[in-house]
Amino acid sequence: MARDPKLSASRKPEKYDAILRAAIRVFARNGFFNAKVADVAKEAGVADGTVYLYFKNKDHILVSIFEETMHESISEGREVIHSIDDPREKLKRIAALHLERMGADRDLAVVFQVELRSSTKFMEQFSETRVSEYLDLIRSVILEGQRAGCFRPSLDANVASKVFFGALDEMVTNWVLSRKSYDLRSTADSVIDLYFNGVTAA
Amino acid sequence: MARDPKLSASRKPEKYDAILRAAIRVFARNGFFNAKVADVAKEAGVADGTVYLYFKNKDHILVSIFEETMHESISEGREVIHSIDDPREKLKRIAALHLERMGADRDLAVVFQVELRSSTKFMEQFSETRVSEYLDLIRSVILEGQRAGCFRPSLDANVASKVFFGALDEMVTNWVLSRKSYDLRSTADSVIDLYFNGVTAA
Amino acid sequence: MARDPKLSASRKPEKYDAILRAAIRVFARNGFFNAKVADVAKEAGVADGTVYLYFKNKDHILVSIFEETMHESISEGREVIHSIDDPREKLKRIAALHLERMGADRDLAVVFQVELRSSTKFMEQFSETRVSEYLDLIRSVILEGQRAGCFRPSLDANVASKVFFGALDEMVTNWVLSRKSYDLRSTADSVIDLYFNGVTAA
Amino acid sequence: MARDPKLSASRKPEKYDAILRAAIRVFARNGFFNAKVADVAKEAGVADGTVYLYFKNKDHILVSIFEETMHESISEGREVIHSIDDPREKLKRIAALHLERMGADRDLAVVFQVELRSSTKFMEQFSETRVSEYLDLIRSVILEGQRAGCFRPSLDANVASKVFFGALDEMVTNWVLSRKSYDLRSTADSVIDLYFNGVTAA
DNA sequence: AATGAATGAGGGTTCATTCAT
DNA sequence: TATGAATGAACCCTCATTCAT
Repeated sequence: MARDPKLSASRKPEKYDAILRAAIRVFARNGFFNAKVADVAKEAGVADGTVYLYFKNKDHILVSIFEETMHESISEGREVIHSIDDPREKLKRIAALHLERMGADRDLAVVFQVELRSSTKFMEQFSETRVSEYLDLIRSVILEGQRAGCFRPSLDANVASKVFFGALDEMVTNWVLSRKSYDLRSTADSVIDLYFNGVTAA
Repeated sequence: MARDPKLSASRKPEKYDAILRAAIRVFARNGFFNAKVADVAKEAGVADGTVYLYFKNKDHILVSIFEETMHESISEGREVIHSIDDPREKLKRIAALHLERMGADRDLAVVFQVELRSSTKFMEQFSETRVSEYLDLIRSVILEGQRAGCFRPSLDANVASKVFFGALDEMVTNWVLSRKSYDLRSTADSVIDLYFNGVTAA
Repeated sequence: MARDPKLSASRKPEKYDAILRAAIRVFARNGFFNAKVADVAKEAGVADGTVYLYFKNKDHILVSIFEETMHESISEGREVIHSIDDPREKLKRIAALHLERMGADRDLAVVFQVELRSSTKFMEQFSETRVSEYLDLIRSVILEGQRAGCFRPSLDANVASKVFFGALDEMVTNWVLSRKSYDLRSTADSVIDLYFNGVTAA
Repeated sequence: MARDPKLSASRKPEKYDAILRAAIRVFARNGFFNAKVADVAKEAGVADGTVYLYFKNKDHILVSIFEETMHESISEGREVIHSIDDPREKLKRIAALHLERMGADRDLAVVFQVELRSSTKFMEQFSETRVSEYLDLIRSVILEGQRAGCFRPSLDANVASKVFFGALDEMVTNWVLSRKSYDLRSTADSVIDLYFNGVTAA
């Protein structure tokens, strides 16, 4: 039914999106705990009460931002895995997508790198599900690369996936918090080079 | 022996430490924003008002946890740099210390990995100062290694230091949020191996 | 009839008045500093938070009581000046109105004579504006009387207006603090006689 | 024993006076309710706890300021009454003393005109005792003047004493709250002229 | 007498959430 | 669906007072 599932975050009504986008801006600006639901409503151009027609409560807005974005990220990641053969290219593409996505929307990046880490309550909830999925996706590529002989078989794939994710994550966090303005995407090559070849000189 | 308790030991009065340690436990348990100052006071065994004799306000407790710990970390890091020659060994030691410190106190780790990221307000403040110092310390080792010929000179030392920190940081975050209980320190070798040699097979 | 309650009657919403009247009672009973906003809310039959929909803070409630009442007093005073010719009759009427207004609402009188004097912060603010207006009004009548030849031209009109106001003010304060119950209005004639003719025997 | 009882508010220990004088300054500066006992202690150069060795509580400091000053005022008033014959001169002298006393110590004047009016609780307590004594003293002079034939017998002596006090009181209050700096004492003549002869032209 | 660290009750204010319209 | 006035629970912080030294 939905014409194009990739574009239909809009199986959701128009105001759902408006509130979600407003929340990203407001949370990025004030921080989740300091942001008021009323601020989000005003930014979205709806009444306070309307927010509760689309979201169970304030927490749920944050969760939804996470879910929607991770849903896209993981979908894109899966596409990469299926459309590319070389495991090294897969990792390159995942890194590029990751940094592009965040680099394209600083507010979203702020919410992801800062606000979503706001409490163990959120974090545990997230790690359990979407983040694990994302890490699993990366690990599967590494394992595949090990089987294919292009990644060292001695590596702990579990650690390797976390290091990969941690490297990307730190790049984004630093970019978000940096006062300097630079292009996040263009750091992908350095990260990949380092990840592939290590720091050790030949 | 110590006439003035304020100057003894950690130079801070006994209750200052008690409140700080209590806060680490409480913030780890409930999250910073959900924790009540009254909870911290009760956990420390002092009256609510006493907290304000040692800390300007609730925020300042969190900041102090960060400052005190980073102060130690950076001091230790500096010692490492001066007491060891080989840049590779320096990084190994820094990684080990980092993971040991956090691995030894899960509550502290929770506060560092989760609560301290609670808002851009905190984060920006922190990145500007202590975190930058820590990253600078790592970068100086990498630059030293490049000059010494043991690290690839083509690497962007800036990116390399972030990737190193990001890898460690992600290891800690994962450990903190994991339901499984494992030894954080013992993951150091894998991280270092990966960081040094990359994922690429020979 | 009135479609918009905000524009009807006193132009202020119904609850604004309810809270203001409740505050007069509560402040008179407990004193401004000892009164709790919660007491005012309960007396007004609204929730605590509702008070803050109509008043910026506790101080502002007190200020509003003052402003609303002085607004009326000065308006009435101006009417008197325009509707009466004889300066002596004007002063008589002003005195009568002053004592009637306060004599008709002991709680309001208590707030005016006692609570509003609570701090230089309030007082300075008030003197600067409304009280000065009121004193100016009185002085203008005295000056007019001097020009008309019915008041002694040698008098300092400035002092004379303060003495007039001081006399009325003291009558009200004494009435408010007195344990005896008597009619405040009926003291107006004595005050006026004294003010007009002095104490000196012919 | 006390060498000179007039000067020995110092039958009281030295620190009693120091705290009282400090309190006058602090209450004048911050207002009674906003002033902290700790501020008073610091201004007096004693420890917080020491205040409670000399005063039962914070309220009692304010009461003591009032009592000490009124004690002097009434004593002086009594002396005037006994040392002067002419009732008109007596009133003149009382007015002069009143305005001189307050005009000589603006902080004291602030406390008297503003802070002491802070609550019905205080006011009722005061009116019952010292203020009534002071008003009685004035009334006795007026009655005496009426008997002596120099004041109009038709006047209500009760009202006349309040008007006299109110006139003086308002002069002081206005002086205290005025931004302009002028000599309070020198207004006494105008007030007395007005009080004696009224505003009515001959 | 003097200290000042410690206490803990108390209250102004905020804001997520509800519900009558 | 949409509104936004009303709610009231929750909490940080202050500061008068105490008491061990």
